[in-house]
Amino acid sequence: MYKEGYKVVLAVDCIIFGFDQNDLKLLLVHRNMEPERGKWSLVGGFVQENEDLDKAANRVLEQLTGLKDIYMDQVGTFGKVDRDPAERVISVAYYALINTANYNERLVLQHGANWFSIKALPNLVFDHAEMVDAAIGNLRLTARNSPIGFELLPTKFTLPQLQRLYEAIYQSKLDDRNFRKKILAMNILEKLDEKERDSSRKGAWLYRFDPEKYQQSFRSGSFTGLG
Amino acid sequence: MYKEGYKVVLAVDCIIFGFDQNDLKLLLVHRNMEPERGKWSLVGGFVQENEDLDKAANRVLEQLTGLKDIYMDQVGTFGKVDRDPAERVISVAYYALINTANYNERLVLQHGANWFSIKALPNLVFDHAEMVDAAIGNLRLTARNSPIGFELLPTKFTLPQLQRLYEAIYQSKLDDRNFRKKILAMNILEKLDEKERDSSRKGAWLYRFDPEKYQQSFRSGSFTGLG
DNA sequence: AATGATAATTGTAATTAATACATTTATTTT
DNA sequence: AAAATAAATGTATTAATTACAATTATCATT
Repeated sequence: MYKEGYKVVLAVDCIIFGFDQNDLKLLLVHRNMEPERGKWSLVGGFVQENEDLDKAANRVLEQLTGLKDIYMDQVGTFGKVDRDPAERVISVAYYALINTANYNERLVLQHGANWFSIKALPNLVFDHAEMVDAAIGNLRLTARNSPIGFELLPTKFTLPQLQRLYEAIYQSKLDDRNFRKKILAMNILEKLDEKERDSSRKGAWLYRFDPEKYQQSFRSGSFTGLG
Repeated sequence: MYKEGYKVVLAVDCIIFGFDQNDLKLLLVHRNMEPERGKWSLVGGFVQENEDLDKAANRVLEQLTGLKDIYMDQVGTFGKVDRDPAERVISVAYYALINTANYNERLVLQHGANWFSIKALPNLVFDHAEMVDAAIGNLRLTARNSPIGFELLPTKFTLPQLQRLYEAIYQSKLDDRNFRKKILAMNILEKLDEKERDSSRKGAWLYRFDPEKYQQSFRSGSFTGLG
């Protein structure tokens, strides 16, 4: 046992990204304990004895959405002395990308959770806004260095949808022709023989990610970047 | 006070990079407590009550090297249940870049610390090797997105020295002509009227970073990248 | 004084990637 | 039949990256 080791409460907070139509969204809950009970907050939880950090983040995500085995990335650790006025709590922030079609809506409603566009977030408790900013920064960096979308889009999607996703991540308009040229050149998409007809009269061709090629260019360094 | 909040010991570990001739080096110490006393280890310390995480990392760095106000970047937080066999300890890893000419050698020797080339690191305690790998990854990413060197090189340095630094970071040889073209195009260097004559008969011109221009291109997005 | 050795310095051409930009197409609605 | 809507498409320009080898300044040796 370490004599000098003063002990602290350890928490994880999850930044859960989803994509819906044109907006990158975040899943937020009403904080269910004092202080600041009832205010909007990231979903969080305390790390348990015998629980790895990553496990704790996954548990918190699963308790809220019912989703298991979602890849989560560590964003950073927030440990300012007074970040929580009740007691010293160190929080490790993680982010997840989820497909908004898949989560368990009953569970989410039960927690009083809500989706918010990152363009119009409410005030958040403590330093959660900082965590969100850091996570968005991480997501942009990841999206620049690896293809992204597999986690956020339905299995079948159109090129305009994918473009809207990148535009939502970078909050800027991309050129149609250049976007298509670049994304198709990556060779990670498979064109299907099927059109999506909800969003236009002409209809847009559906694509899906080729899982092998997608994984290959993911974190392989062979990615030039979009956005 | 949080009822569910089981408490843990919180530590910081520092990955201290220095550059010397041709090698990127790491400052390591003999661990001074059980378990694994005497083995090579990153410098670490426990976070104190009323001490911010960043402050703790800075304190640990200062206690070993005498250097104050060095910029440190969070690498990640390591929290596996059994990472430390004695007790559950969560450790936040930070990295620092220092100029090997400036640190307090007496202090360093007093702690039994030593510089090791990243090409030939000894076995490290616990998960410190993982921390080092993550830090090197972060450093490479940073060096790709921002100019680097101000912190690691002496005030006056030659272009071959700067090139050796990038080569040490990426562990790969760079082309002389392309390197010079690119680094000079960044417009962050000022050529001095002085030559360094130790390393060659011809002598190499000395340069220094223009602090304003350096800071400008640092984290400005206007940086194309090297290496 | 001449020669050899050493590392520093320099430029150009070819390739590849990024950007800017406007029209046509398929389809449904009126 | 005409209008409206969003999807799909190509080319030229510019900028960035890569590949590649000869010359220069100086010191040490003969």
